[in-house]
Amino acid sequence: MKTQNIPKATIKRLAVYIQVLTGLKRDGVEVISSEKLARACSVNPSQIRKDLAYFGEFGVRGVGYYVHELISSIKHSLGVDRVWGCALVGVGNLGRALLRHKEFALRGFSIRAAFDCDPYKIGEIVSGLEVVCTRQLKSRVDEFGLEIGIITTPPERAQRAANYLVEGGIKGIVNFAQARIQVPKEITVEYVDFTHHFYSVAFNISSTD
Amino acid sequence: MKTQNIPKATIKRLAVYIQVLTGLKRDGVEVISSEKLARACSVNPSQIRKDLAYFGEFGVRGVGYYVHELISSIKHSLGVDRVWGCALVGVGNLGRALLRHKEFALRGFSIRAAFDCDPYKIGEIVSGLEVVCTRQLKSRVDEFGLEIGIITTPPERAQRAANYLVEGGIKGIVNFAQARIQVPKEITVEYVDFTHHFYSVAFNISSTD
DNA sequence: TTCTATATGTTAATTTTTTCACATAGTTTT
DNA sequence: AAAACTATGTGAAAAAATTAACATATAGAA
Repeated sequence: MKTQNIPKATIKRLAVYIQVLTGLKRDGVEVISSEKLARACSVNPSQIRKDLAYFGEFGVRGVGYYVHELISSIKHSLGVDRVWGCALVGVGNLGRALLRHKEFALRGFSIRAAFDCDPYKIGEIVSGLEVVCTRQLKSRVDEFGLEIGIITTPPERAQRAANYLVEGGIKGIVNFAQARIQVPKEITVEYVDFTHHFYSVAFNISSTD
Repeated sequence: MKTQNIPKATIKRLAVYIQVLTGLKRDGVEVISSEKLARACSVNPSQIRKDLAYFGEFGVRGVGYYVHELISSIKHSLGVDRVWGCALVGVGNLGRALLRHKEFALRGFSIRAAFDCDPYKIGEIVSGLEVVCTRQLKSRVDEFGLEIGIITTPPERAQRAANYLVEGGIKGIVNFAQARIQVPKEITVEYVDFTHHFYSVAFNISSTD
């Protein structure tokens, strides 16, 4: 599995493939061609074959792809065929929602610790997890097997949260806060911002009148 | 301002620029060069100038961009300098979180109606809004000025929600459900899926060992 | 008023990504 | 066992996006 710089867009599409394939599996479909899968994902068939080719050969020529097998293969390729321990920093509205969101655990991302610097929140139990002071983060990384950090603080606290996570030795961050953060380049950061999807829709509606 | 097919990536970056510029404004910065803004956004300076060039000339040569003015210009270009009326379908965990999320209204996306087909949820008040039967959707679109639909149903109900929204005459959809949907091509759909960001981080961590 | 410094807007070059086209391999039929 | 059929995997072509380079416009100094 060579990291011959795989496009970011490929990773995003692989997530879509998993989503659609999971739906197909639910409906009892066992085998699917790249053409049919492509139609369901609104992409080009070659695109799918090329995306998969980065990781290996998963299909059977003349037949197609075995749905269950392909899901496993993609998950394995992405490194999501195991459970990842996550730490959440910032127990506000959004943080609470994510803590309660069952989907993450289902997809292999287990939030095992929740941190906040607000004394009023520390000690509170949210979705079965005790909120702990952010300063304790470093000492809990190994104990709880925390690998990925989730930032859900207000924008002005995002950088501090990131600093704690980096010092704690965490390798990757998913940042929901409305602010960019600076981290050493060996740390992976993904920014989540739903508003951009709304902007995109608003822009498209506006310009098609 | 011709829609000479503007890259999707540009729209996404414009949202980032707004985010960063808003932070700069908060810090009292009045003027900024494309180079400094680029560094703050982790992009190339030419990229910023090119992205902006799709919509007009917003800078002053030899000086840079006036922060406040640029924010307004970008928002106007995207069509988000006004309030958009939104309808939410699916009052589950995620739906509730979005209804309570203040950020949307702040950014000009006002959720004015919440729909669900579950009799137990109909009539319930969430964040000041009464949950209404999805069948009533069509009749409320004009009355409440609903323009954008938000789908937060379980995957198997997403298509039905989409159908109701399309029949109701809604032009754009932001789909948080874990399923693709089929809609007429003149309807804009944006898919929101945080898990793909987690996958991306997991993949990057996995492959850099 | 002219000259210098600076940072934009834009064209050209480069790089990346997507799509096309087809040879290859596996299944089924005759 | 061979032929026909189908759909993958892949190298080449096309399209798109990013980056670099530079001419142009503005502000401020001499």
